[in-house]
Amino acid sequence: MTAEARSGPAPSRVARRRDRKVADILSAAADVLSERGFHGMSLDEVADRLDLTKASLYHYFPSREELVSACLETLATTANERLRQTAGAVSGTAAERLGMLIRAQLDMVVREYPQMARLFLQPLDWPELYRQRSRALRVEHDEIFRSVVREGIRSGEFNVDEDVAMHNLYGAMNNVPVWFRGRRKKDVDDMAAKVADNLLRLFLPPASSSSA
Amino acid sequence: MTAEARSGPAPSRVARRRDRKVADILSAAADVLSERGFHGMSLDEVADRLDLTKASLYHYFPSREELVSACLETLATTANERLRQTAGAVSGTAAERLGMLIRAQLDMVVREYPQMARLFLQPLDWPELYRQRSRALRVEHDEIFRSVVREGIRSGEFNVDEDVAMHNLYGAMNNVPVWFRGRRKKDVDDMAAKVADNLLRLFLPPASSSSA
Amino acid sequence: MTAEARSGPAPSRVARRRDRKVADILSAAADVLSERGFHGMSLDEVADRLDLTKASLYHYFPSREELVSACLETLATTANERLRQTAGAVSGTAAERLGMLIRAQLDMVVREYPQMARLFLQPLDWPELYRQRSRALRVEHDEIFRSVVREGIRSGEFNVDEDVAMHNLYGAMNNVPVWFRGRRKKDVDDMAAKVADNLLRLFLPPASSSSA
Amino acid sequence: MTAEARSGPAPSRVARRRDRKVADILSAAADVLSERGFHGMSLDEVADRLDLTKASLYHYFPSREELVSACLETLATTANERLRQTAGAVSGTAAERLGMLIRAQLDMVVREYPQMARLFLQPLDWPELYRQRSRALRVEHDEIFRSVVREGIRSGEFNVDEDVAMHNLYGAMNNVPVWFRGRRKKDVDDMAAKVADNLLRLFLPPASSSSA
DNA sequence: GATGAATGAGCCTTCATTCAT
DNA sequence: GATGAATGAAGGCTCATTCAT
Repeated sequence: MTAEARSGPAPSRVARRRDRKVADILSAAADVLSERGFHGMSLDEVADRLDLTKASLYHYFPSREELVSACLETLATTANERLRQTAGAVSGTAAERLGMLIRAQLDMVVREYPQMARLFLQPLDWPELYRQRSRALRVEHDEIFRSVVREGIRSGEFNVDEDVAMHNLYGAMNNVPVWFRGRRKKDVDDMAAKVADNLLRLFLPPASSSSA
Repeated sequence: MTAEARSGPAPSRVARRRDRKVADILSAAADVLSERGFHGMSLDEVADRLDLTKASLYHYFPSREELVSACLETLATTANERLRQTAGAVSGTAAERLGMLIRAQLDMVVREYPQMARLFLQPLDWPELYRQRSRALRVEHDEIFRSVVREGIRSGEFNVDEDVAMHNLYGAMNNVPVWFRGRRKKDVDDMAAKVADNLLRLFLPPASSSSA
Repeated sequence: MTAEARSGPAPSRVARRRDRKVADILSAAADVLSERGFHGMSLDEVADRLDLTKASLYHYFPSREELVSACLETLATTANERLRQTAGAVSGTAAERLGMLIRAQLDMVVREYPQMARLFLQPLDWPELYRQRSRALRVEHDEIFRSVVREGIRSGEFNVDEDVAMHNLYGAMNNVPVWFRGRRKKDVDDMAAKVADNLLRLFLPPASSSSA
Repeated sequence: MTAEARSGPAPSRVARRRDRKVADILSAAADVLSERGFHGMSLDEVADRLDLTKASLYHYFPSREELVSACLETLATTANERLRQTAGAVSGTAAERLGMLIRAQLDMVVREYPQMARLFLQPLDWPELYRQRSRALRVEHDEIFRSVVREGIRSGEFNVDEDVAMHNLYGAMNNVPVWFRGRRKKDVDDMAAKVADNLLRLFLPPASSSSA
């Protein structure tokens, strides 16, 4: 992210080494972040997992704050990339495509990056600084979903207040890791599919509406 | 030991004072808890807001842990009472009654007790101890909603996997205060109504199901 | 100690009441002192055992320090009284009389006031203030023993450096409660007799002296 | 992890530095421990004497508890080593050899390690945990003395109940630093010799026993 | 005389951060 | 580039002491 951005000659061996180390650190930090939460992540634990000293982390990140922020960015990038792949790979009705996105997001959030949900939930207890950054990062993610939703609305397939439904979708989707915690992997897949199906209803008009 | 043994009508002036103070502390603690989160809540800050010293809190609660637990219990009790009132006061279709409950919950969560949402969201990074307690406290709350949902399912009005829909409902509902943060009160009411309507869809069969 | 010292008319009922309370407090404090040691004694625990509040203790003693000092004085008075009774009641050789005193002291120290030993040991870790007081209090106690010892020396029955033997005697005697801790009462009596006999040797010339 | 794995001859400069610091800390802690006692020893005071911050101590010891334990172990090791040297170096009657041991112990306790006495006195008010440890550590020390004593008993030179005499010996011996506190060095040597001689009497049969 | 309330000072512990080597 | 050392600030908790009622 730093060295690659340079426009100069081929990145020196030392620069590549540094980038690899940065990636390692980010990965370890993301792990700790997932397991212990924002407030539970200590530099000591991150360093321990890398067989490094806490002090050494400061060669790569000027502060804990920057490390966490970089983690968020990495997670967001990963998520958005995967989602964009998903979005690009499918065709069909808006509902079908939205369903795929939801399932992809659940997959990530449940199986690989339970901490990722925090990024999208804007946790109330994070310092304002991080909330701002994560809000910014979320916009892109949001847009992937919203473009499908808007399409569905335009085509008449969906019938909703976009903001309202999107918020409900996000709230439910990102709470899933809490719900699933500790379940067996098999169950998780079944459940995730059911959850996704149910969430689609937020966008579809109900058969008999008592509150349309 | 003496006052508490009395049959009730005369809780000595001192006891009333103490109760009021306990309530004040719980309120302040709940505020801090909701603003800073579990790990961010320090006894110093709670005490500061009450013009007290940290040490003074220990006259009312034997430990930080007990204080937090008492907050959870108080909030849960408040919420369950209000919901039960709501549930008892309405008649109509299951959808109508569920709608009322959702609106009641949103009302509380958005207007009066934004802290309350935390109780139902079980943040991933709280110590297991508290997650257990809050899970236990939530059961009662959950049951009020579920009884209406089950009724709707039995009557054929609703058509869902109860667990799946309930979880989605909770996730979305309790994320609302995050979403609404900083909005004007007028908007909030409108929004809440729309959110409630949209959430009802989770339980109603969609007009045309494009997902098997 | 305060009221009784007054030269005025019969101590009013209120004064007697106060004295009784002071005695109760001293007794409770001495108990805690024995069980928890000087540093482990807290006003809270003393008050608890009396069904009082910590604050109430301050009606009778101006500070923790004064309470502890009063305890020491009480213990010393008790010990000295008992020893003087013993000393007055016996006749016989110096060795016989010293043996009685030792047994009396062991009896007190082991059975009734394990904390009393601290008074005579001048614990290294007590604040200087208390060490001075306890040293003063010990003089009287010491003198009871020494008068018998000096007599034995004068009569030729004993053959020792008074200071040296006295110190060794005190050190050994007051360490007994540590040694006996947790033993059964029966054993304690047997042991105490043996200990006393052995300690007498400090004063008697050895049969074959390789170091006289 | 790296340096410790080496076979010994080259404990990197940094390791040596650390060891020296650990030794310094242990020394300072032992001092404070002996002056203020277990409960009176604060990490702040230990740190102060080393021109360190309390927090820095945690680089070397994970907790106050471990620091105290390490002190006990260090003192015990030192004492036992010295005594074993003494025991190995002397010949002669049991009384002569026991006399040497007593003098050696007094020498250490009075001149170099006044803290050491605490290790052997097992103060009543230390938490059970430490009393257990120090009791265990004392066993070895005890055994050095007892082997000589048992030999003297076997050969008929001594005539005592081993346990009783040993306890009296320990009580008297370890109380010496309290007694000597503040005396001039010259006097101390004379005194110590007299104390040792007197203590030997505990093991020798008295010339005329007036106590059955 | 008794007590609940409040507090300041002190303790142990954790942690992000700095710096010399 | 890496690390051990050191630290300041903060957090939870205890306790002797004061004071108004």
